[in-house]
Amino acid sequence: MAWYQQYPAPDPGLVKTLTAQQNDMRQKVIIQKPDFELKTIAGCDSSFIGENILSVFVLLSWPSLEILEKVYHYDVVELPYIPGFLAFRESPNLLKAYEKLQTKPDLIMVDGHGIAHPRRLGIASQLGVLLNKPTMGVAKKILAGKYEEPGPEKGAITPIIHQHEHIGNVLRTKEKVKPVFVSVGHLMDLENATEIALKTALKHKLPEPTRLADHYAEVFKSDVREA
DNA sequence: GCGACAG
DNA sequence: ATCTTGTCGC
Repeated sequence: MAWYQQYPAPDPGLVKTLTAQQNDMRQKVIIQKPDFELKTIAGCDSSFIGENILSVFVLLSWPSLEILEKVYHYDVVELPYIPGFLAFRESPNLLKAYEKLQTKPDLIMVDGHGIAHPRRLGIASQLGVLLNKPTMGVAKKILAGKYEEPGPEKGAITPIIHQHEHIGNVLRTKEKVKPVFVSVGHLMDLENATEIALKTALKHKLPEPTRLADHYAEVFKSDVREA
């Protein structure tokens, strides 16, 4: 069910304001080859309980992918979900969870799109700019652009094209399973983002960083419900 | 003008 | 995202 069927129509004034903020922030996004040594990578995701949001960050070692830290922040959520403006709903709480990490990651893998967005500023990119940290996005569903279905074998890649721009890659992380959508968030390039997504996809469709963040979001949610 | 629409 | 039953496949 789409937003216009479950939420009252988004306030035009709000959408206009948020769009302006995105158009301004998108100018700060930097696409480049990684200029860091990848030793730790974090995955983040959020889950909801009514009007509250629970955001998680899981820190992993690279390339061993061992869990070094897992933190979360639980708070009230202010904005409704509006396609294209996901970052404004989840970023505030994600930033608070991020602050709880004892060690900051070299790269963050976000559950959602980076520049594979209508205005080139998905949540992965917005988070990267706000934190001035390398980020990449891995989404389960397409938001903007067109693509061809990649081959059935693990590692098969196909480009996401939007307005004549190559904004991301469709990547088959697991044989015979629906692919994921990879895009640059900030201070990264598509080639490395795609490679990292594939290398961290072990026995599941989702790469370990976001898969584990997703997993712990559910675990912590149970804890919160009991307390 | 008519759809489509991350999590 | 969340709700929510049974079912298919490794």
